[in-house]
Amino acid sequence: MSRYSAAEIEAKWQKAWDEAGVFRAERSQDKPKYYVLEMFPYPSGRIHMGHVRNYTMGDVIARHRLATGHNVLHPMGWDAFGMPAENAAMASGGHPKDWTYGNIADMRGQMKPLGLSIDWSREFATCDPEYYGQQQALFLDFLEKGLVYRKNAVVNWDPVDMTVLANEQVIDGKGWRSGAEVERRELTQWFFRISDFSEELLEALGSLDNWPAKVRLMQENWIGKSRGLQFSFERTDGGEIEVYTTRPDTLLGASFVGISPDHPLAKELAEQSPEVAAFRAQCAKGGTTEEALEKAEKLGLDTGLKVKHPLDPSWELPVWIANFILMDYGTGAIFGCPAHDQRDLDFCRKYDLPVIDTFFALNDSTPVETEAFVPPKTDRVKWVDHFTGIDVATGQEAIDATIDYAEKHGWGTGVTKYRLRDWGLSRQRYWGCPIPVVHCDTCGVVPEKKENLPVRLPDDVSFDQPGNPLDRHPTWRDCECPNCGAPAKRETDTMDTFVDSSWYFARFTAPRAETPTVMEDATYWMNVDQYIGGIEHAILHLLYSRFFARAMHICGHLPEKAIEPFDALFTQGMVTHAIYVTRDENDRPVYHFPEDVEVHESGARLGATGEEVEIVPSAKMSKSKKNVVDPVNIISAYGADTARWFVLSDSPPERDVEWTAAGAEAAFKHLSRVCRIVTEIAESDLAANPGADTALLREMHKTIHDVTGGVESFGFNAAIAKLYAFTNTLSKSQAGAEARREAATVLVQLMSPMTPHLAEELWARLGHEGLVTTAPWPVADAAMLVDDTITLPIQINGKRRAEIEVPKDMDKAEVEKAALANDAVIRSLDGAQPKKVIVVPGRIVNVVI
RNA sequence: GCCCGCGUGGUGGAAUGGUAGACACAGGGGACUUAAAAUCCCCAGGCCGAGAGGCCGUGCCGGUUCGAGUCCGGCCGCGGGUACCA
Repeated sequence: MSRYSAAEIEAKWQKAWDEAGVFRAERSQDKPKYYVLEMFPYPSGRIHMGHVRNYTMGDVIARHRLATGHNVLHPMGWDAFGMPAENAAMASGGHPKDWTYGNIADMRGQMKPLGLSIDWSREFATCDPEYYGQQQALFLDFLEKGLVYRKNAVVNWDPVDMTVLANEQVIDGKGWRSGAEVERRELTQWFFRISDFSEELLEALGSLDNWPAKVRLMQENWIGKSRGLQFSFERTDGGEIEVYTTRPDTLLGASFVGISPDHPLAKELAEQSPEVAAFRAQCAKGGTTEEALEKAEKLGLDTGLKVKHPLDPSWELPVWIANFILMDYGTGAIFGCPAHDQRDLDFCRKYDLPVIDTFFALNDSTPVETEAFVPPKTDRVKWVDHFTGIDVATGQEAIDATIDYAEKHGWGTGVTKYRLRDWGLSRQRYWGCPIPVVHCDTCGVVPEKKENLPVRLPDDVSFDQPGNPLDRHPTWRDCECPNCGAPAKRETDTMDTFVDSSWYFARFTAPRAETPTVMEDATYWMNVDQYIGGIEHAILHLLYSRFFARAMHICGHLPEKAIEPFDALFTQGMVTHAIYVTRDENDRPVYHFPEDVEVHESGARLGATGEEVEIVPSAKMSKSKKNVVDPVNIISAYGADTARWFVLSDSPPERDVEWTAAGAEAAFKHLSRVCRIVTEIAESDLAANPGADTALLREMHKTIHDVTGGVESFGFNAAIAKLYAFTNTLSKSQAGAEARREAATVLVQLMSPMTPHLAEELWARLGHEGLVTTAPWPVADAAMLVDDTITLPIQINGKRRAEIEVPKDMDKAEVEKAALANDAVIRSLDGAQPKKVIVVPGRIVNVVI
């Protein structure tokens, strides 16, 4: 019986694992613990290839650790709050809760057949009251420790729908439903004091050795530490304007002072001047994203005010309001230095302000026209300056000298600032964790009592009109003030869903506890030894989680060692796919699933209507763009092992892949072949042709070495290539039955993290006891990894001309002699005398002529 | 705009600074078969050459090095993030 029947095999072994309880994680001092976690999914409705890729990778790691004797925790849950559930409710009238739990059931049903080594007993969804109630408890603890506060913040406001919009709901500056031009508006919001941890979060990046360098760099830039000069310009009419600059060395090039439209001075001026008020309103148009703000056309308005230059009080600069100055960074005011800042230059050219070049590059001094010269901090530049005495300096020396000068003369201070802003967590939406506070007319904002948690979301809500249904619920807001007992109103804002995902990894260590965590469990299981997820989470999710771990430690919910919760991080590339778009009558995009589109050489059309479809090349799979591919077809056609093998073999895990199913069938054929070869070996008569075979066993040990290394370093595709090669060797080998049986056993073991069901089946057919899942991982014999002779390529001037076979430990002089004696080398040299011969032992010979 | 990546045959990709293209997919040829499926064997970066062999070749331009896909500088293209998508 060598037929490969995936469906039968997979059901059989999943049942066996289940019955043996091999994936149930319990604290134990017998073995080292290992916590492997993949970023949990948003329950969008169907799993897609990105999920299969992510969870298969994590599963390979988990199963390999199981086989190397670890006590493995490998849990799964659902990041279940969020906007799509409300959108679905608006679109089709259901309830976000039903939609979400329905999706979870569907996706769990699609994931289980993959045979993942997950401890399903720990599963939870963040929208479970048992979870979000504990999150509310955390919020109250944070509040008590001063880690949360309220202040005003800007949101996208849709003036037609009278509702706050997410950035995603603002398309080209317009509301996605109303089409109205979006305005920026201030609301009072809750904030986490993450910026208090800027230095610590930056500093600790240095200790995250097992994180990708690119992620650490992105976080470093995001935190954005800078040292600069803070000082005030004195206004000629009294008062002052405080500015912050990282390039005080360009101060002599100042040609204006700019303030943000949201600067208190701009607001003050707007009260008297209709012109300023109108300008502020103009600047308030469009979305709040940094991208939108940066790319917006530069707009400015001269306030008519003047300020004195700090280095020369007779020098007056005009004060402009400019839309590209952000109130959130620095002081909300800058001095404009057009010669040395491109944005300032564009602004000054537009409004005809002077351009003063204060630098000349030492070797090259073209005057600034339309391209600003940004003085490099490291290059030496001539600095035209009359007051600090610096003539030629590096940019950094000039910066430091200017700060010193300002401090000495008492008009400015060197200040360290961070770009990182506090984390606004308030959302004016229903489907999120309610913020557990109460607004009382006499007591103000009062935290809810812990014994009243969870503050549950009401079920009776409707989505037939825009806005937050909690706001218009007839009774939900009504409550007693926890402080004075008088009638009061609940907060109707809910929490950002990033809060939910900032501590779920800790909750998995004690998922049913009556407190957010249990110290004993957290101390045993934390940290996450290997965290795996998409590179798109490189900044926000990972930074927020790092902050949360610190905050939870401060509140006694995590041990100190867990303040960096993820020991090792692997960021997988995304699975991408083309997006298919048509336009509605208002020219707004309508997205289509790949299966609804027929793609021809001449273009693409909708299958149903024949309407022409625009193809947007490739982007990460996302439900909202409908460019998702359902793996269920592959699983039902070929089985889970084929799907797993294929996603692992197809591409390096860190790289993005454009999804294509070509090759899935080949993966199935290969697994069938392995099944056939191993079964034949299992059924062969051991006595008929016993005996070992060194060549096969050498190959086997090399394969153990390479595959183990590949699995441990996320080189899955290369590991699989080795397994292909080893399978070819095994199938052709004329070795004795004993050696073939040993090789087949090792092949099965090495494949088991990737194709666990087939591996179990073949393990059993080979007559081994127990489960391959828990059998000890094979160990390579170092003595078998080295060959007696090696092939050395010989280069002449860096071009390969020949190769020679030499004993592995032949010394350099001998190798050189052998190389120069080679016929092909002699021919290539054509009588020329080598100037130098470079012998890299075991690697290469290069003859230089 | 800004920050971070990525770019290698027809395709997915391999390659501690050391033989570029492992291992596959698609393709071509062959064996087996009445035929097909399945399986097995062989070929295969481009150009020139009968062959031996030669030249070119890892997005583009330049640099470091005995030697560069790999390191450095500058471009181009694509992707991710850009604080309310998750």
